[in-house]
Amino acid sequence: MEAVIGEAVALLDEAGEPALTFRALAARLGGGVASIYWYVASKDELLDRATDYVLAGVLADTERFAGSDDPIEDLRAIAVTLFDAIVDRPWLGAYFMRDTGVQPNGMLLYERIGQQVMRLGLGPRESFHAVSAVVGFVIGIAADLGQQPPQEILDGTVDRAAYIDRHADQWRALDPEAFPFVHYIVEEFAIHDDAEQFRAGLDLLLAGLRQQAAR
Amino acid sequence: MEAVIGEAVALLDEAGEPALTFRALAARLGGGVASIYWYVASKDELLDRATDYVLAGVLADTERFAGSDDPIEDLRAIAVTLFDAIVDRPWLGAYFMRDTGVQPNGMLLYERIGQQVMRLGLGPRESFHAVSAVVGFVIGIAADLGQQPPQEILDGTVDRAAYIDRHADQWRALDPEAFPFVHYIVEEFAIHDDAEQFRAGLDLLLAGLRQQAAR
DNA sequence: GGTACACTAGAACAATGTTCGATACGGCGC
DNA sequence: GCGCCGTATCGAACATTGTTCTAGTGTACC
Repeated sequence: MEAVIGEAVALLDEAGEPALTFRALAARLGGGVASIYWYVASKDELLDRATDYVLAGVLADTERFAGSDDPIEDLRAIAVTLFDAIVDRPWLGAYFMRDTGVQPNGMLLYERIGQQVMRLGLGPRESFHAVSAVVGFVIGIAADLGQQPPQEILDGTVDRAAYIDRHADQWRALDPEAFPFVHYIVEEFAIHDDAEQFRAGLDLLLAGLRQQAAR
Repeated sequence: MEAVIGEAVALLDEAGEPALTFRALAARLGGGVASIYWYVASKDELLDRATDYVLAGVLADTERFAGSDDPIEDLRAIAVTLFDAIVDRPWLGAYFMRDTGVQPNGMLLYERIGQQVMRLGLGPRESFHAVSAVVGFVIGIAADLGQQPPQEILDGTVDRAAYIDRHADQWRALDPEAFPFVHYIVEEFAIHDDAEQFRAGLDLLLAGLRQQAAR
């Protein structure tokens, strides 16, 4: 059982979600296809279990960010940790926080984020909104990242820098009159770092939250 | 051609993404399966075209939010319009902003959001980060919404209120010692409105942005 | 009349998730 | 020893999906 979802995660890590097929997983386990159905009832459950499996690791990594002086600093650290996990495993973004019955570790992570917000002393409604915003933001940026690599990168035939550069060239070819903003930021796009981009956006959100808490 | 993607959008609207199959679409058009392949090369392209098709409508709806006194107010209006469109068509969230070559209207929408940010007078890097944050946030919250309805709602056998209430009951059943935050906000969750939740989070983000622009 | 071209349609193919029935293995009561 | 039941596995089959091949329409133009 442990081996089943462990190998499933390995497959997801190696070649993304489309690579996780029951037959490939069975071949890897050295068994038949139907055997997997003894452990999980459907592919959805398999995905759920795989997601929860790696979420356990994320949860452990966020353990140490709990009781600093500044709740917002803790919030930032937790969010960054979660983001880093999704960068490592892009498929996580798509399946994280889908409320299909049981995902205990997802729930625990949600709670951990919420507890930091609670320390800000806001009301229930504001706290609920704030946590939803932070989680939604992480998922949103991560989802963007999750669906980018279009096979060429996974193959190694084209590295990430060349891929982004080709993309930037398309932007540069747009009409400057019609797309002044795109031209204004295209050189930033060409050299941008995903993690830094994420942190900048998160800082904006957290600045807004801090302002609300100060009131 | 117009009829093909029009009917494809109709199918997506009625029963979500899994309902859009080539055979169902062909039956609806009163033709054969292979005929569709004369217009689009793959299902991915079909999804792209369908997405871009409805994005044209969103783009038109945001036309009027361009030149008010307050750029951030315009930004908010555009983001809310986009969010409303995704609420109406949950499948949009999953396919919006995937950079598969050609999605002209997605690009135009990105540009329109960017032009408002440009008026804040920030540098290229800050502007790029700000737009990415806003777009990522919209996608993130919308993605949450997009994958919720698990068939029961679409069938009409269970309405949305009962569905959320059942979910809230699961939360209420958690251990209050281990999940103080969940219990703190569960009653807000039970009566929450998605649009309001979105707007609250967006306001936090925009407050942070306004603060940065003032510096 | 004929030819090129836009378009359609049926049949087939490969791959996927899923189910069914059969077959082991291993302990437990008699 | 022997039957029996719950755990676990496997091979073969099924339905459905995206996709391709190939043959066939019509229609406009020369």
